[in-house]
Amino acid sequence: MTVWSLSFLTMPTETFFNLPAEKRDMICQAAIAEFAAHSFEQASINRIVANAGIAKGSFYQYFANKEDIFLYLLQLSGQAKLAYLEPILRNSGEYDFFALLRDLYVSGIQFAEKHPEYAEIGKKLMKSKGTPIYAAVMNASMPTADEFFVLLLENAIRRKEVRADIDVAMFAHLIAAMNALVIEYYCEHSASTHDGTMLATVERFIDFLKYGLAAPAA
Amino acid sequence: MTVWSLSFLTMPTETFFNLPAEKRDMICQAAIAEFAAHSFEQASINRIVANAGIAKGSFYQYFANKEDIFLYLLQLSGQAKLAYLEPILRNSGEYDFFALLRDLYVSGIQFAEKHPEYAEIGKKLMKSKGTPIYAAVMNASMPTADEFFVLLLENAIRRKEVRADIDVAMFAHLIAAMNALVIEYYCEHSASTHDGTMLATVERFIDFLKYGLAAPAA
DNA sequence: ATATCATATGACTCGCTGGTCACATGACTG
DNA sequence: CAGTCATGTGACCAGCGAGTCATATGATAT
Repeated sequence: MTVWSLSFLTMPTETFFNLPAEKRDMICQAAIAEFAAHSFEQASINRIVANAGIAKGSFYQYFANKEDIFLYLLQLSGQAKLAYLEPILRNSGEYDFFALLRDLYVSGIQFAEKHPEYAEIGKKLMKSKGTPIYAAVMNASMPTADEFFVLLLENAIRRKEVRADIDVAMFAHLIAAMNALVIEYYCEHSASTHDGTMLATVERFIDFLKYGLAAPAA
Repeated sequence: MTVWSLSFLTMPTETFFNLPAEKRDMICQAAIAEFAAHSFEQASINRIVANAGIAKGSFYQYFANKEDIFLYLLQLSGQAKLAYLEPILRNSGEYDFFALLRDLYVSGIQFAEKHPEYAEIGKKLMKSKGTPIYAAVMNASMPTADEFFVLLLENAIRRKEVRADIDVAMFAHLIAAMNALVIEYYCEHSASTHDGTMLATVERFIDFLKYGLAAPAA
């Protein structure tokens, strides 16, 4: 659910952008596949250049180092994700909290289905809290999903859509994390499925968030 | 919340158990610290032997390889955790679902506070789904927390404590994952705290699981 | 004194890593 | 033709990893 800002603290070189689009794509595709398959530390520049079909020296004419290309890919990913979220965010005033949440979840799943590699990279990043690269990413002024949900929750409490006695920071964290969990679960347990099933899954999940697990009094 | 079984598919050598307990402890402590600080792949046998004050060759007289010592530590961790969970599990028939859940969460937090290194190793392992070591661990017949919560949920539904229209597998997964999230959140956001606060945090969280986030009708 | 045995050791192999650099290629200029 | 500039290249470097092995130590038994 994180929405990356377009920070330009690090960037590919001019040389990279002078490249024919075809070649640039080969490099990006190879790098995306590599970072989707391996953590930042485990990812190998050697494999990226091999799969991209370029020389290692060339790679270092395009990117300063491994971190540079990784942050660039996160930027691309953020832009792609923003395209999915933008319509919802634009009209966010019109929704009640749970409806908004539902649409955010649905968009999140759609994004993950359309861009599984980006989703995988994001997932791996979220799991790497505490590593140097995670700190570097946060340093690059990437706003967190937690912060976003804090705002949403505070708003919902003000509108009396959500009970006021919750620990907002903790539930923002939980909601953000559950977003990832639900997407992951959904993607793993329904390879062949149509949107109807997906919407139903999300609806039932949102219903749980709203009313809980307890059986209604008989 | 996972309860490790005591599988003996791999084990330290007899030589290891002939060692004076003091030396064995040094090695385990060094290894625990290493695997708590780094993922399985990133963890370094060189650092372990350096911190344990033994020669590398000696290490390989005690353990077959990196995986061997890792699985052994998971076994130790599982035994330690079982000690916390056993009293609850023994009387599990007497609780209602949400009370049982609460006690499981509390015990989980207490375990994490008493054995932060073990908790960290478990956390890192759960985050490494998809890697070879994760597969190896699952192969070593470690029962998952998911499976455990499936049983609990099915039971609770039969007793009409939990609504029957949920996707049991998915919520088992969510509850297991949220367990880890809540423990992590609690440990990070309350360095100086007494049990009263902790119990209150868990109670409010269980209350959310029970009744949801929606504000009660005014 | 000698043989046997469990244990201890660290230099070594081999493979892979991120990153560098001297040089090659080829297009465009005067 | 030579000069210049952007781009391409892969051998190379230093470092670190897991795992091996010939050798050393020292205790016990004979």
